[in-house]
Amino acid sequence: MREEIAIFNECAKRKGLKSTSQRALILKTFLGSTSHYSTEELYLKIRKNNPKIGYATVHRALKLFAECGIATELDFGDGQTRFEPLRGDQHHDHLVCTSCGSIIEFTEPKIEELQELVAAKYGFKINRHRHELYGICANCTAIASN
Amino acid sequence: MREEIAIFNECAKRKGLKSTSQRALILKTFLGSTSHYSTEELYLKIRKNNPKIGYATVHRALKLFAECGIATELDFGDGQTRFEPLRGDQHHDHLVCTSCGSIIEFTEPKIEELQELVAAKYGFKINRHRHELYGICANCTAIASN
DNA sequence: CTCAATGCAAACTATTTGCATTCGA
DNA sequence: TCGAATGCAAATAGTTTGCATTGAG
Repeated sequence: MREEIAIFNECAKRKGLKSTSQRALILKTFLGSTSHYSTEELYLKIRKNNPKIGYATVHRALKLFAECGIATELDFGDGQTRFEPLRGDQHHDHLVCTSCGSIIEFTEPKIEELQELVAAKYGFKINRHRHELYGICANCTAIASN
Repeated sequence: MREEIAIFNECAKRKGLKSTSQRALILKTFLGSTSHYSTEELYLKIRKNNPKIGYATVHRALKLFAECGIATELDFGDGQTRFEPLRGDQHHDHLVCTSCGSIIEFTEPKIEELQELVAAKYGFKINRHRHELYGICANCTAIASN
């Protein structure tokens, strides 16, 4: 988290932005969680302790975080854009439980390699990818079988 | 295409739907193309020969096709839901050129297998997945290097 | 004749933007 | 002081829905 803040500050400085208490709070709340927040969700969470903050401010901050490379935009097809902190570590993809909404992150280097092979076959240069597996998580399966 | 029409007719019958010239035209146009249409695009295409057709009719038909299992909804993150004919053959994923918008379909059974392994590791049951590789297609790369 | 389908306009939802005001540097 | 940031409200854009009318069975 410390590192992400540093990266963001550097980026903000480069862009000539000013630091504000609102954005600091949004950044702290965003980084201090493992969640995959939609703007709405993060807005509501922050609002609890800070009722004066505006939705647009949260939205603009999240967009800015993505621009500065400390957040990734996600779209799990539920009509909400989500954001997750992009930590220094390796890329990961997601298992999305369509029953309870929980998210499991996974990495599979072999899949990444195969992707590259597929792309190479078509002379295609990959910039980014989306890979999401939708289904029912272990927890929900257990509950259903009770 | 013949087979998809049969599947759809069977589904429509089951649902107690009536057949109309509009829906027949939408179905024919939709199946008779390899494109990945958004509602808007298909609407505009059909409109050229049939100016009376309404956007909502096209939209409802596409949703219905998806329900009946002859179309898949796609979302390439450009804000438009797209639909592609789901032919009897095997599942495929997509390479999406962010420069020209072209779509290349690919299949890679090994990736599918690895997905299953990943899911199994978490006791997760996959119902469907999304896998899209975004980047620059060979054609655009060639143009850019001129 | 009955009820699904259509076409239009209006409603929705999430996102983005305009602008007057506030506030950091 | 200057200009970025904020908060509100309004604008957008894509999708969905309500409803009067049309038309298939």
